[in-house]
Amino acid sequence: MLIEEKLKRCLKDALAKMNVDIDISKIVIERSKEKVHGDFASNIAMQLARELKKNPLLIAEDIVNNLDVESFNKVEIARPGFINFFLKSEALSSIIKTIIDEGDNYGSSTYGENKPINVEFVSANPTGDLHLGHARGAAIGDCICRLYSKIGYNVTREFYVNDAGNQINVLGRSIRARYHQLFGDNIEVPEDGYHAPELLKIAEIMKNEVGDKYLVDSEESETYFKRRGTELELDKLNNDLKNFRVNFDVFSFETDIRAAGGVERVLEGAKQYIYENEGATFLKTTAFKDDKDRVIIKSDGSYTYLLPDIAYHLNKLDRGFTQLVDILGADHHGYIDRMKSSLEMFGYPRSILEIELIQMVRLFKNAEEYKMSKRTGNAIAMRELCEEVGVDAVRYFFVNRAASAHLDFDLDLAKESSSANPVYYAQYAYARLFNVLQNAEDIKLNIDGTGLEHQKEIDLMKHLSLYQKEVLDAALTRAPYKVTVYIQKLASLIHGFYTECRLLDRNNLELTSSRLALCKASMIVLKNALGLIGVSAPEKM
RNA sequence: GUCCACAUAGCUCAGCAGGAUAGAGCAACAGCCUUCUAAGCUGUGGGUCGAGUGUUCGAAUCAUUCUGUGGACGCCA
Repeated sequence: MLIEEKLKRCLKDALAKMNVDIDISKIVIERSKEKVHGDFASNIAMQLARELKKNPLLIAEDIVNNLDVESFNKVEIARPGFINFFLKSEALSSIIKTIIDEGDNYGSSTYGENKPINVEFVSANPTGDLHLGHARGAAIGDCICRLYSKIGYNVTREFYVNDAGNQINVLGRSIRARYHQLFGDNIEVPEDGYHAPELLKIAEIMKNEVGDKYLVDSEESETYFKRRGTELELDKLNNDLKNFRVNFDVFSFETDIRAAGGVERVLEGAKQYIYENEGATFLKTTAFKDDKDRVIIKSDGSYTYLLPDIAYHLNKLDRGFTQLVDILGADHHGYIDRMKSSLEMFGYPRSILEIELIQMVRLFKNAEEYKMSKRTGNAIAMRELCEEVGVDAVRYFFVNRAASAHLDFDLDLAKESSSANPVYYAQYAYARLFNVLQNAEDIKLNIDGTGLEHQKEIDLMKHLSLYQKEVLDAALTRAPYKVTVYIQKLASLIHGFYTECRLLDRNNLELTSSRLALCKASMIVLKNALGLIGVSAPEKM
């Protein structure tokens, strides 16, 4: 149990003795920011001051007199009514044993009770390379998944393929042209088509697979170019994503949703909210919370994207997920209310779907914005960026800011090998400790951490003990950047510990064995935290 | 025009179920390697938390007005 929880119970018990009944969730325990304020603090006395009509200092005194806590060697009252708790050093150093015992599992919790949660992200159209926005969505989405898993949810990573829209028709026509070109036919890629030379490779694969079979235009050949083209494009996206350490569990296809009658089901189920106007079919999303009703069937009879999208979300819910999360680009802002409102029509609470919007990424090189790739002349692709600076750096930088904040990605910094580069800084901390433990393989670790009294050691142990709470917080707020904040602080404490405390001293094996244990524990947590954002912990640098 | 988000150190950003003297990294400046990786450490300076008003014991945090920036407002995805 977290120490905070223990403290809350102690406070509740103390208040009960004073005939004050309080809901335990109302008791707030904070980590003190200042050392003079101890390790933990509660403002409970000030909260109760009004209700009890009594000076908070007197209330605090009463509470302390009735308090029965272990693990602390001092409890102080400070104006205007804080109660400060000072942790015993044994209570602190016990964290080393906990971490080493739990190993890779340290930081996990069962908060999610194995409930199934679905996170949909990337969902790029299979018509070209993944660009920077997709890459950031992939990094953040994947980290959110890793976080949810860590706190005990059963997570499904899902990619939705819009393979029924017009862009697939365009893709089919573009590939058809490339395919014909391979046979010497002088057919140009349509003006509005996809001109990327990669399509030539796809056409070559097709030529190898089917020969000249589809040179004659027919419904069959059109379908082939579209279907097989989508598959091959998707393979390419998936390979890039795997290389980026993002692995999807499920790919859902719009065509499948439609074929299974998803659209009809929406039209039937939401019948009472559907009306016709000027030849188009509208969905009355304003009945819930949207600023205008939305067209779902255009006057030419085709669907807007919203209709199959609703069907798709219902499909996800049919599969038993108790929570859906969508990771979308910030330009989908208007999407939130209409989709949530649509799901409400089917009896679901708005909160069943949470939508995270990912803000734009801008690349900078030599302090100037860097838009186009010199090599391809197109917008920079995720693959290219990974080749340039490495997957570790890309993933780290992409989650290093709140998703809702614009991200300026400094290419020079990402490649720099210095403390200015947060990725190297953190990885270097790991490599340094690894090196020490390797030099001390023959020394037995003292996992009780006896004798660790140096300020650097204490600060480090305190931070290690915060890990589980930080992971839970980062997961529940879907904020991977909080993990990078934790990592930077941890790395900084490790470097300080390394510099000021001689870790391997064969003339003082007693202290050394405790310090090495702290090394080991720090490495476990650092590797674990880096793992949460999909960044490696190298043993040598 | 309507709606939403944002505004904190020179730069990039944390902090915002109200709490103690507003933080971090970078940049700047000054120091630290005969010993485990200096890809490191230590120290210094740097702020009207965009502006005003309100709520309260207490406001960067909540409410409200204003200013500025970005985004969303299609029978687009």
